[in-house]
Amino acid sequence: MREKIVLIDGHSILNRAFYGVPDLTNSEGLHTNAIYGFLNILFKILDEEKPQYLTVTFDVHAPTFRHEMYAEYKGTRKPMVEELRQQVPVIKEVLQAMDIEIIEQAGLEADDLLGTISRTCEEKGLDVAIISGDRDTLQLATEHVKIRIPKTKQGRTEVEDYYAADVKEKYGVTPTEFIDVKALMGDASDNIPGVPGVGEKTATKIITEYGSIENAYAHAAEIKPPRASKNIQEYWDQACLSKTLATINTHAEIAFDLDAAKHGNPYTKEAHDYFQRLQFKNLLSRFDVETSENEVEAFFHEITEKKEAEKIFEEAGKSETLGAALTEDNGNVLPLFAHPSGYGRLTIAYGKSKVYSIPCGPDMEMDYLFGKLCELAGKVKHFSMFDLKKYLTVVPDAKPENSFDVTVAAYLLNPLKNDYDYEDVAREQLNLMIDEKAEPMVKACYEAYTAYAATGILKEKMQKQGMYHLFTDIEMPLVFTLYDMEQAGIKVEAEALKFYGEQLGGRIVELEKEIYEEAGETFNINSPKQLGVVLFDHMQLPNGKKTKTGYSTAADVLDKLAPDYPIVAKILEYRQLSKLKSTYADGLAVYIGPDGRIHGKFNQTITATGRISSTEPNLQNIPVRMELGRLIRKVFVPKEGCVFIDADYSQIELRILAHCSGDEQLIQAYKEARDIHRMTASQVFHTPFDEVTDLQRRNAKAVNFGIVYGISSFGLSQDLSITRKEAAQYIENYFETYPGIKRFLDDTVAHAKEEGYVVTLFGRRRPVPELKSSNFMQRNFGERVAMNAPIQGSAADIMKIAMIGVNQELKEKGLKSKLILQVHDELLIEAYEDEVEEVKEILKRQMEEAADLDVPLIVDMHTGENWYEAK
DNA sequence: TTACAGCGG
DNA sequence: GAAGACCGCTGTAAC
Repeated sequence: MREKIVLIDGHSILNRAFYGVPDLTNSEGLHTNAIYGFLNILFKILDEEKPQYLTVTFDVHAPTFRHEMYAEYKGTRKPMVEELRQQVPVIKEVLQAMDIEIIEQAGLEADDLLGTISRTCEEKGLDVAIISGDRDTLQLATEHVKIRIPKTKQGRTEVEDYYAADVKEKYGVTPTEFIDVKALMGDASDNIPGVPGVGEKTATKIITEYGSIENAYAHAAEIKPPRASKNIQEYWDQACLSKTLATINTHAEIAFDLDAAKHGNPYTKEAHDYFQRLQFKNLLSRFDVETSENEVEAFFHEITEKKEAEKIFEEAGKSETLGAALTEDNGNVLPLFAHPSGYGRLTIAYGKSKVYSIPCGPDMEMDYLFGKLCELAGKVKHFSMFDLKKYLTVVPDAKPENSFDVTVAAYLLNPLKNDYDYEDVAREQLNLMIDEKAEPMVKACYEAYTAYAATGILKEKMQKQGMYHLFTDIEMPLVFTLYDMEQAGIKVEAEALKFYGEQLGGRIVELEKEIYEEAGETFNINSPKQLGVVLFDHMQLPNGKKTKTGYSTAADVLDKLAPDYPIVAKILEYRQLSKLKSTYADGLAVYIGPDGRIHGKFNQTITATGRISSTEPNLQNIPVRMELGRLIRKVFVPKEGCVFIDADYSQIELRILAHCSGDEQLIQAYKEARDIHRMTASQVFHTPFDEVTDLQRRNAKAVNFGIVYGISSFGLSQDLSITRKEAAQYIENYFETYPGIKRFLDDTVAHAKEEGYVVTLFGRRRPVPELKSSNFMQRNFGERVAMNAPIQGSAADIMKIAMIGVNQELKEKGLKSKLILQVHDELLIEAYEDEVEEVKEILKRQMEEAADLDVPLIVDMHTGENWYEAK
């Protein structure tokens, strides 16, 4: 049996992986797609080859050139893009951690390293497999040297294998002749000039016939296409240079030690740590044999004796930090003891070796365990759980002052992630991997333990970043406020909603018929694809924009066609109505509970900017702009004896911008309660204040919005249907009028580029990794985000403060009125008729005094018998 | 699951 | 010269 060595062309494979694997980023913002793809290929090769030796070669500094003189003559190659460049040192560290030999030698190309090592090993009697994405290496193939070229096709890597015979079969020439083919045809990517007028076909034909360029030159007169014949003679020097350039040096002076390349066990502890940091979950499974024994798991205990449990609760009550988890699994106790809440097990952790999981049972029913947890929640300094809001219904004694929601803390530290599960936090903060297939009891223990162990770490990180006050004073109290709001819910008239839906349905059927008639065919109007075909192919309407998959049928496109084509107007109406029916009429109805109310969810750990989001259903996008949609709000009603009070901030984001930028003019204007949009119009369009037209004011309003969104001339031109040039002029005028704003936005972007994040008035951070991207579009996006996030985020902070204040004061004063909805800059209260005046005073004061800015915060309020009237 | 469309701030 | 307003959620079609 011959021994085998695998040689990997590091940069070439990394490059392949980079372009073959979609962009991945770990939670630190490090790009990892090339590393991930590289490791996938590496493991695949190792599984297949099972080599005794393994080496990865790298160029010392990429890009380098085989022949410097030529590189200088031809100019330089493009520099490596940043996203790939940053991954190069990391893959080297990972390989080192896996005990894999890396060879790099200054002045030598990877090809020359591969060629030389390959030849040496073959002479020593080894089989060689060279892994490279570069077809140049095919010249190295022999009977014992196999060239393997990986290809990534739709997420799967397939490998093409070439021994010498395979090269001959596929290319019609031997590996040695392959060099001569290349010398003739050239290679632009390698800066090999070749012979003009000779492409792949001709080159192969010539070399198949004559074997080498030297022999071809000797018989130049006979060569078939006259152009090739002439050019080989005329460009003979260039052909020779090309051959030198194309030839891989197999006798380079390098120190290669076969013993050092011995391939051992790559699944080391260090490698495991790297894989965790890089968040390669599925690659980590390769380590499971080696790392399954985990120190913390040894301390996980299941407790079924009540006496023992009571001792533990007593001890736990004296601890400083208590992590807790409530889970559904009850260890299969009799259904008799199943609790209506669905929970069957309490797990607590209050020390590294103090992790106890207690299933409910005859002795300890779930209500008993809830009671104990409540007691503990009142005693310890940090009562820590994941997603605390979810459990407040069974742990009503928890208080904002000493509660620690791990999910919320993890969100504050990085609001860009999708999940903040205990698995994620354990991995990121504690460097702990949790087996997905673990027993429910073990998982519960991990959840409680992670809550316990991560609390101190997260707290310290928040303190370091100046966010701990945001956490304790805003986010934690808000958990409880949102819980109250969800519990309260909002009353919806189911009958009226149904009637509204039926009305829409009737009109939709009519429109459908008319549309089919005018189109001369039936089709699915809800399918943008089918609609595009009907309108722009069959009916030959002038088509504007296109999307990836076909014609755009978006409203702004159809709007332009509507005046000329009745069918388009009908489609627009159809779209509007079916949206209202499916999303709102039918969509909302399914959420009405037995109490006649909708209890939607308010999510605190979703948005990148700090806003709250609303789901199941989304109550933050109920129609209001169009009258027909707005009517839906009539079905949202206060309960018997109550009215709605709706309060919304007037232009809160622009006011925050005025405050943050310190722009004198804008601040003064707000202090004098002037019409900001009119004033902006007057300045930007050089028109006396009193002579500003409605159109000018509308445009100025759009500019003001644009500024908040991180203005661009393109975006503004789209919004206003004007040219880019005009939009750019507006913006220029705007910045001349308000130089403070220009300065503020520039400073904010500069800070973001420097630090990698932006920050709100109350210390909330948003990382902006896009600013480091090499992609123009991404970087521009990063700049807009940097300008917008502090403004939108500060507004969110202020609203949260107001919500907490309103909710608390209502409770403290013993009022029965309740805060029930938040829509970003608007609060809705269900107020008892005899409390209305007092509640209005509280609302206005709490909202307007939530923050002390250099400009006044103004709140507008309305009352009504339903949401339509109150808004 | 992804793309498109459309509702809100 | 590129492709774009910022932040969300839901429903439908089509893969």
